Amino acid sequence: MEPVRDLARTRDRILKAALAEFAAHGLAGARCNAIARRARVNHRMLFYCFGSKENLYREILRRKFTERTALFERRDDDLAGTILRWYEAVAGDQDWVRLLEWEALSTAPAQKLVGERERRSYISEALEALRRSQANGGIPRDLNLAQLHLSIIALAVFPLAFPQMTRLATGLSPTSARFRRQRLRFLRSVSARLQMKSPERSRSGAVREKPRTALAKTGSRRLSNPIRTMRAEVAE
Amino acid sequence: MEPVRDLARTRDRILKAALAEFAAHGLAGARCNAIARRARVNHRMLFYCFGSKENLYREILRRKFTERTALFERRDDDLAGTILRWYEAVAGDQDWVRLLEWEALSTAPAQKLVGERERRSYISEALEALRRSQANGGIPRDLNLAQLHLSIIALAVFPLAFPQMTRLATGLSPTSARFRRQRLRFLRSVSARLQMKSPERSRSGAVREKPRTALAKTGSRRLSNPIRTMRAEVAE
DNA sequence: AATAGTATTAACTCGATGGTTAATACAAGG
DNA sequence: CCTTGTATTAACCATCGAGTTAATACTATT
Repeated sequence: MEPVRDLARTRDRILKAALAEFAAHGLAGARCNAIARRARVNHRMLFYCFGSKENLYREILRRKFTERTALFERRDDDLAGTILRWYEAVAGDQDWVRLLEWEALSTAPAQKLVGERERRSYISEALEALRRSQANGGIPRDLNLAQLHLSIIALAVFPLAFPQMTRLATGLSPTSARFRRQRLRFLRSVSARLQMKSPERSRSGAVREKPRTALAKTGSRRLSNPIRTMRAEVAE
Repeated sequence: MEPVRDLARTRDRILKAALAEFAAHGLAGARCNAIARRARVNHRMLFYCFGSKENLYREILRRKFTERTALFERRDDDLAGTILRWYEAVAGDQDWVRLLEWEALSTAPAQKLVGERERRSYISEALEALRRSQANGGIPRDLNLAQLHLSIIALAVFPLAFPQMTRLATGLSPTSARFRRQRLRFLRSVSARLQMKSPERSRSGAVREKPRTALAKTGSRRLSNPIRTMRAEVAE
């Protein structure tokens, strides 16, 4: 028999409900009441457990990001494998895509991201893997790897991040089995081509570029904490 | 001397301020007060001119969409031209990207889009152009054109739609001149490759197979399996 | 210059919402 | 049992924000 009082269970429920609510409506649009109702928990418990709506949001992000990056253990796929793996991973978790998207829209340019450390380290590993692949001839020399990485994610994420565009372009929902099949096939063709050597370029001198220095380190800015303003400064 | 009372001017000011505010915060996050302040206009005038916040929002979208699609007059570029043109168009108007993104996040799957008619007709024209290009041999036969169209937009839009990812991957802001140069060069390489004929593909049915089979085939080195979770989902 | 119509304003309403107070129910230890 | 600490609850509070009321100032028309 379940005990009547069980804080851990309550926390879990809240977290689950909050994930759904925040993915659906973002930080500003989410309603504490809605979360509480969804979790079948008293409204007050949100604040008892997490202090504030924003704290709860951050906790959700933190968890989601670590869960997700754990999925991308270092693995040396070829380019096609990497792209397909990203697509599968993304297509399987729309909440994640939406959280990234809310983040994109409501994060000020200089603001520190939730889980930034881990995310940076994940990316530098991914870039390292691409570099190895490039060294092995699996990726053409003239492709900028950071741009490539960004584009892999773009190809994987975009249809789910912009479902309305997907529907306009293809007539399908990005979550439908039919679309997924189509997309997988397309991504396979694309990656096969990306792996090919470049056709002769007219300007052969243009290829050389300054070697990619590692990611710019953002100084650890420890700004005093006033999270007072709900409305974050955002690109204006 | 400017007249003291000028409704047209007031409307314009409101529209301009509203565009900025809605692009920054979305419909739900935008504040009527903020719009009024930014427009240096009495709060009441929003409702006098547009009836409601949502009406105003719709008006903004309507205008922006028609303005934008006008930019994409029919023009038969080759693939590279199309991609680059999209990128330039997108990189030059971040508000537009953000409006699309807010729309993506807050539109229900079945909901009718603002300006849907024009957008559909634009897309079918774009697809038609791609088809012509494909007929001319400018685009390989095996590429699904709707998927290609979607991917062109993805490659153009993504860095601006997810600036935090861009910053993580490249260390640059997607609006910086440096990034834009890098991106242009990258997109040129990519489109050159997309125009190439496919490498001979083993026709042995791998395409219809489960992804892991196809994946294992593409690599030159030993590969591990992609993530398993293609949850069967009742289609459409 | 009186009138009428309209653009603009100050001041208000009223519901929603994040967060709090304080009471209560429960479980564990003595 | 009784006490003590804590999980849970109901009721409340303050603020914010979209939308309204109604008064006022300006302009054109006669």
